[in-house]
Amino acid sequence: MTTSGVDTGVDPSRGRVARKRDRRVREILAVAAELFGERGYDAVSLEDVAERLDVTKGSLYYYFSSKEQLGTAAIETLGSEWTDRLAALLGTLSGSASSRLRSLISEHVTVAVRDYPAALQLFLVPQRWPESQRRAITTLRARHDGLFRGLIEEGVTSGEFRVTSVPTALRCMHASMSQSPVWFAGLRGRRLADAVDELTDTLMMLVGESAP
Amino acid sequence: MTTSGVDTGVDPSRGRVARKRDRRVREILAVAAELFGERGYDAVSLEDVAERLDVTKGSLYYYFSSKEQLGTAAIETLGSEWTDRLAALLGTLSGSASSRLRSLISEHVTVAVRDYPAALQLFLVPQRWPESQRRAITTLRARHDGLFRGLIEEGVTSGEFRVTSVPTALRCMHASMSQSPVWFAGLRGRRLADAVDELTDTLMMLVGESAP
Amino acid sequence: MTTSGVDTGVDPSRGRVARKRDRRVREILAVAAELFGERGYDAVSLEDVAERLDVTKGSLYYYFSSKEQLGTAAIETLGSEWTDRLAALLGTLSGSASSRLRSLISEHVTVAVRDYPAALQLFLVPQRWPESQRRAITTLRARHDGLFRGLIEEGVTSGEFRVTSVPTALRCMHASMSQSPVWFAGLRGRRLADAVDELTDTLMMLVGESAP
Amino acid sequence: MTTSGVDTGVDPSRGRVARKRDRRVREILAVAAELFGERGYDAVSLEDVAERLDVTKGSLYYYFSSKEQLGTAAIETLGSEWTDRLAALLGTLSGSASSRLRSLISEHVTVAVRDYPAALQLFLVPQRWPESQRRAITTLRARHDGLFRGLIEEGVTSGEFRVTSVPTALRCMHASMSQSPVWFAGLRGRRLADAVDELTDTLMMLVGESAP
DNA sequence: TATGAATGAGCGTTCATTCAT
DNA sequence: TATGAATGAACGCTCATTCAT
Repeated sequence: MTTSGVDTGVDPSRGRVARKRDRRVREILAVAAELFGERGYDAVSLEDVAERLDVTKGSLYYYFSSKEQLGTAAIETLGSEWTDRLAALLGTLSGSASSRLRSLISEHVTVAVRDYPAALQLFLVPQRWPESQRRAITTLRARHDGLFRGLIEEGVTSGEFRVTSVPTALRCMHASMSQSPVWFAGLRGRRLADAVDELTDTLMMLVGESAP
Repeated sequence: MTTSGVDTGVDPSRGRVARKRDRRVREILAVAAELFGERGYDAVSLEDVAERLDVTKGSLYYYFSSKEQLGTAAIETLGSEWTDRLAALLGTLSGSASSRLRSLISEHVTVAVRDYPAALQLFLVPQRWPESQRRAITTLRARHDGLFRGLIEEGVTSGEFRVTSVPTALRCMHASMSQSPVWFAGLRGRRLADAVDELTDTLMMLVGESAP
Repeated sequence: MTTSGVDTGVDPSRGRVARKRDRRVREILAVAAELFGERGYDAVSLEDVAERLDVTKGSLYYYFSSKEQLGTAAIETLGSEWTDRLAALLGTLSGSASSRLRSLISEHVTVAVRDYPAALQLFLVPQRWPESQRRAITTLRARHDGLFRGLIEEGVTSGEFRVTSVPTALRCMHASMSQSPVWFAGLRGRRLADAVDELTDTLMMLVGESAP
Repeated sequence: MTTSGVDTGVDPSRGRVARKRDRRVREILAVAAELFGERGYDAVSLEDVAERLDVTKGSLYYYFSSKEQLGTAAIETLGSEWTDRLAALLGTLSGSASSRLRSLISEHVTVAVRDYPAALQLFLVPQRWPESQRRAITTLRARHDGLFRGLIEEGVTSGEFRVTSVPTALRCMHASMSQSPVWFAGLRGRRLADAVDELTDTLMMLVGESAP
């Protein structure tokens, strides 16, 4: 799953030292992802990352061999964590494809806005990342898309959904959900929930559900 | 309409010299918009812009007082040109709100992919632009959105369209259309036309049209 | 008298065209001297000079071959004009060396503060000028110093003055008079006259006059 | 006493590392002061400073956040060091105001010429320094002037000195002493001592001592 | 492991200078 | 004569990267 050469999972079978290192790596990645999401790759310096971690710039090189690799690893970690979360949710859902898709969209947007305030930007415009990161992004998106695609295809097959084309509907959904943190920035509680509901209702129209 | 202090229109009433300058300014803006769109503001250096114009960095300062101003002017010019074009098209259209919206979306995407390969990215993530540019972007988007909003509201009023909420439908449309150059990069002719049709059909579902 | 290769005097025997050129040259020099005096050589750009003259930068090169030459010519013109003025004044004076020196100092400071607000700075720190200008400055200072030195030597010979050493007294006088525009900046009328009197009285002590 | 935000004193209570840093800071400041004094703020580039220190430009930013801050710190350090030295000397002196003033002037000039070859220029034309530095200069001059002013006022009160006005006499003294490194550049040993004596004798005339 | 220090390439910007018109 | 345009070198500054300790 990881292609960056950096092991980001905490493997309990390795020694105490190695586990500590793993934890440190994850701390760094969390901070880096947050910053890259907030300001974009170019606008974040390693100094920024180091400062928020309260270490010196040089220390980062003990864990990552370059800014680029840090970027790649941050995307991978964040993205796979997220996708894992959505996959887990999906596993717990039952009912019609429609109700499950609705839950998936709703959860996705809520988490994005609330927990990873800007992280989706990472996936929006892959052109803006150095070549090496794009592969990682592409891989992640494939897995992420798979969750939605599976549901949509299921709904189409069962006749629940009507779409012009699955990939196109998927793309439009993804584009909109990725923008949602920009749209909903600052909303919380009831206001956020309402906004998410409205967006969910709208996106369900892409698979043929009519407006409520 | 322009707030950057740079005159970007070619005013034929001014002398030959002034017209030549205007032309040069527009050349520069076209190149700058292209590059900013391709790679994002931060990742484009003035050296890059200058090189593609086959001049030296310093020359750009004869026309623009800073990179920031160049960025703002590029956005404004490109955006207003585009919106003018869409507005003109809209003026020539008649028929149902549905058929007119369909034409507008189709035209919008086709032009984006073919004529301004990457420019829509300019509007996608305003957070990544310096403060000064964001105002310009916001103004432009308002005008651009107005074209679509007017049509959608008309259709809603007449009962042709059904939406969850006009602003939300608008946002999803915009997000998708902005991504289209990324999706359709490289497509031409028949292939492009088909892709655009499919996207248009899909987006029309956001206002309640059912999948064909 | 001029070593810069630029003729700065208006020679009436040359044609109308040449006279016009001479006038233009003097205009430029006046503006340049003013600016150099105000801000220092380095802090003044040719753009600044051109702007205040309402011409373009390039035009200046029709009259001066470089910024350095413009600087040299400005110093020379200003300095020789000034020295001429003081020499003329000295010619009209009679009476004791003491009363004549007093008048010379007083006039010098008054003119400096009022007419050439910052020009004396030009002569203060020759190290800060490029090599070529220093020669011009040195030549001017020699002439300028000559006026004061002659008077002081006369007074010393006649027993009116008592000095430790003529060159040293001269240097201290010059240093003080050159700073006076800084000290008296903003003073006018009565206030200025009083300040000048006080400075004159003080400087006369350098040749043995006792405090009043 | 320092307002630049850069600690310039070597505090022995801080760790070895911090002391080393302090030493480096002082090295840089010494070089910077020397260069700024020689050529003026504008004419000195950070490249110049770095070269004389045999490091690269960028390294300076590890110690100072801008050229301006480096300039301010250089002035403050140099100026306060100097004034401390003069104040210490003054503390050791006894005898008449006249003999003490004579010693102070003599020491001041000798140190200026020998130890800080060009530093006094820093204080001569505050107009040429950016705004932020001027405050630092003004503060320092006040303290420095205080030493001389106290002595002169004492002598005036006791009837030893006769002056036209204390501030004016002070100004002339300062102007002359500041120029002395220019006048005496290159002199050493006997020659310098003689020149300093002559200057001292001359400046003492400003407080009513008669020429020897 | 982590730090402080240094490097060097690159960036945005300024400006003296040149030149075709 | 004068202008508009362009150049190229330099400047202040930033930052990813390296390395001795």
